[in-house]
Amino acid sequence: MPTPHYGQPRYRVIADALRERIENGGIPAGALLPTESALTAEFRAARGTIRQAIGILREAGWVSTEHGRGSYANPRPPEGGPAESSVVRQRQITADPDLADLFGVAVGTTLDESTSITRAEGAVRSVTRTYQLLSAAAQRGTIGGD
Amino acid sequence: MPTPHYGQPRYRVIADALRERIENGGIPAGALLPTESALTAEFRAARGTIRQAIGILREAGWVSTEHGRGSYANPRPPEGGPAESSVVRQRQITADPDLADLFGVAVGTTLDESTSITRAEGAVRSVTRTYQLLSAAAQRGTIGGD
DNA sequence: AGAAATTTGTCCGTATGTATC
DNA sequence: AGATACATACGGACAAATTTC
Repeated sequence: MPTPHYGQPRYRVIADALRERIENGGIPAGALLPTESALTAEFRAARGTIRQAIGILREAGWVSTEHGRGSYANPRPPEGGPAESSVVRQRQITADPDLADLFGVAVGTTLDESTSITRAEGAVRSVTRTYQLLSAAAQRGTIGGD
Repeated sequence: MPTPHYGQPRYRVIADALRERIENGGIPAGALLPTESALTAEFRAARGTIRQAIGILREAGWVSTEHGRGSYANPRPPEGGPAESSVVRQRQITADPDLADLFGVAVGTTLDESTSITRAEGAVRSVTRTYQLLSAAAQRGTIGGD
């Protein structure tokens, strides 16, 4: 029987398990990850699910994949690199006079605010806030609720 | 006989076709894309392949997807034209609790604030504020901390 | 407010193409 | 050339969010 949980997607759980294994040395840097078949057996998941999990790790820089060979654990996980930036918060705010003036809209107009930080060697180097006018799609819920 | 070509994966071809449709207005900004079912019929591809294609577009910022609703074309494709950004103001501010927390410093610490706007086709597309800690030299004499 | 229909999200199992060893 | 492993693609099933009735 397949496993129909939903709270946390299987591929994310598996990605997390693998990430932890890399972090604590279970999979040494530079070593090949277990083969797809091995992971399929171990996690009782389909290949597609395993591949999705590995895709997450690849995206996040934990592993590198080579066609026909396998996926290697990277020696330098995301941290300690030159400068990593990550979004820490996204929300909607209303334009203060300052922002309203810059955008040329009315004060109180809803804006998208994205806050990201850039880290280098563990320390926060800069905080960047980017404001954008809402997309048309997102505007739906902001005006004229029925 | 599934799995015909390889030179260009199906999902990439489909993603390209959809992207072009958004670019030339076939799918207006803010409008919903055809449903996954409709696209499977149109491109004669499996749903997974369609989802892969849409995933590419989402990754690239062309579309946004909402569970139970659909995927709609974004009004801000990745740089529709020459986007110029210019710094409009630079000043020093004191860290509010929010910024202080992100930087890991005390509230009231002096920060450098740089505000820049990005324009495209005359309109202000985004306002970006970057905060940075002052250099150690500049710190002296700015606040009362000893 | 509740049920049904729609639509996207997740997962499975399988088959086949392509690259590497 | 064969074995191994990743990449692509198909089809089906059920879960969850949204909309519609």
